[in-house]
Amino acid sequence: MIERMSSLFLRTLRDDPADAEVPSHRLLVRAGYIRRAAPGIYTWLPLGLRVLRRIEAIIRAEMASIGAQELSFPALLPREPYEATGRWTEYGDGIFRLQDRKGADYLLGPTHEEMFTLVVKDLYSSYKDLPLSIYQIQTKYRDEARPRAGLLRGREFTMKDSYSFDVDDAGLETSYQAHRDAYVRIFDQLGFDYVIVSAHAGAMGGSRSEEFLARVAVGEDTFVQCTVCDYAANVEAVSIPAPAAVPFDDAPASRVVDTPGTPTIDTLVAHLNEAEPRADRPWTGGDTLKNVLFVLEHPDGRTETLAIGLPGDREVDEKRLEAQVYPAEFRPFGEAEFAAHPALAKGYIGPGALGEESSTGIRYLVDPRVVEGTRWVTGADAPGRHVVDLVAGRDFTPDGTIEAAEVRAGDPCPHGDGGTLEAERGLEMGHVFQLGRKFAEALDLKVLDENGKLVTVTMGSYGIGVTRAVAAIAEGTLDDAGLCWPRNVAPFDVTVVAAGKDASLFEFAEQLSGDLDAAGLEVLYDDRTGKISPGVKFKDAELIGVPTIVVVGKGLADGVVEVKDRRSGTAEQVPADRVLEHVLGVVRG
RNA sequence: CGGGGUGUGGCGCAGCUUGGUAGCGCAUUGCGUUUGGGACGCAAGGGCCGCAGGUUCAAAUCCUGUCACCCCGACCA
Repeated sequence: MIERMSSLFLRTLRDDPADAEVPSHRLLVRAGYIRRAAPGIYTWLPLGLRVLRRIEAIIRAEMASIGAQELSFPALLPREPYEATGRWTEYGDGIFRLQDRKGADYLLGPTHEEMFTLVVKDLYSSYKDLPLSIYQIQTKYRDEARPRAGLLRGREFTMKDSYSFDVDDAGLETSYQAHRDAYVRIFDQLGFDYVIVSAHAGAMGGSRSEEFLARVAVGEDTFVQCTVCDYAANVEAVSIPAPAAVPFDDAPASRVVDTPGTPTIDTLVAHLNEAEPRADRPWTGGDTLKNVLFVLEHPDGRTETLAIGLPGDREVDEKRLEAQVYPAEFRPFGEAEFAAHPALAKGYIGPGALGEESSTGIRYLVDPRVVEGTRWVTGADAPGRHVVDLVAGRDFTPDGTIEAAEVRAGDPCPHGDGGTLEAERGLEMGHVFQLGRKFAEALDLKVLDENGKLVTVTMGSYGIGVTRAVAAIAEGTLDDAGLCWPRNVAPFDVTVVAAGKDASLFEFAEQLSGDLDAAGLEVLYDDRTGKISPGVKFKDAELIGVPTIVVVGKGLADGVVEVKDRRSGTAEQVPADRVLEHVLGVVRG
């Protein structure tokens, strides 16, 4: 169809909106794709909606190709199903809640696992009905603590979420692979740079889990990639292989040394090299065992102190810790807590005061590198004193291990192939994971198997952030002149610009637009007349970012029009009588 | 949650120190001149200055509260 600029519901802005920091956000507002309605909540204008609909169409086609069926749940949901799985409480401030006139609780759905599970329970009860994959493209609501970057993290957003239902693990694996393959095809078509990484699955009780991350600088996730093999993982999911235990029969006995004024790792290392120099090499932060305390707040309101022991040259990565302790939340151990635990000497905490068997009873988990037989310098639980040659497994025994230490570029690849890890920023665009039986168990979704026995169904969960995809694609493709859409998602196939005042230009442009439309293209025709100078039209066409721009202007007198490629900026002078054919060729590749 | 900054027509901003008829640029409307890289002139419409209290003869401006947005921090022993 043809959309005319003279009547399209659009106003482009010359200046950047003051509240937008991220480039894609600025340009989507400036080019008239979206408007802010409330914090983290956006209105979709015609141009934006076109892009959104095209992305949805690509997703729908690929979902159909794997036999997934579309349905749609309400966004306004009753409390009961979320109560049954504990998430009414677990979500805390993260969801929008409301009440009807009778005082009954409702929520705006942040995600729909419960509803999918229940609808299958409602309709199906036999293994013969499985496998099944169903999905929806739905508006989700999450009351984010800090919405940011326009569409990248909103409080209202569109998500495609699918679920697979299988009677056994082999079936789940097949469903998972089918979705994963479909996602590869979808993200290839959406035309941005992405990487598939291993993700943290433990939180939802599942097993296999992978994320599709767009490689963009404004991404909120950090992932690592191996320099030699194909290993790639979200830092939250990197699992450090525990080194083999070290024999410690010959290790010297531990001893306490005075280390006055050494409350930090740096001051401690400096002191050791001065007062207790090693024969083989200088002391480093990696020789020390630092013990960091956190307060965990469980969803049921219970609090617990957790101590984490890790090599002194590493910090605790909050995102990794968050993933490990989920659904509990954590906060730093504060002055008030120190005051309540006089046995803990701030800056000099050692394993002696930690562990469930110790006087404090504080649960003590260590980094996997702290294996049996390793020797450490660590706090002696008294100000100005440390212990040297404290051997793990001999002098102290932690309650377990935890993957919370930061992962650094240059760390060895967990696959042990000699490669090292390099870090990059990414934005989560899609997530596939094997949910398993968590929701089916909580909501009692069972079917009869071929032997007439009830079995719990196993599920997979597969999401794509649709509105986020609009922003991520924009972010990954824009340039100095504006948006620059890949052909598959652009709001139009071609922009026809009538640049000039001569009536014959408009007649030709009108005719060309009609012919392109008749050939099945989506055409944006800049038919504005009057005080609009050609420069304004060129700037707008570039800002809006349709991939092909046809300029019908002064060249028409010589029988040529200009066909420009938005991305490369290259322009070709094409004879007027061959423009239709030429543009069709360009658009259809 | 803490710190900083900012809220004034659709968008970008000035005015606030020192209270006294609300301004500029872009956008919009009309007329005229212009027409290949965000033209020009003249005229016009549009804002209870985030919101709520207070001080005052008088508040965009001073005071208190509140809400929102942006940025930074969320810190390690």
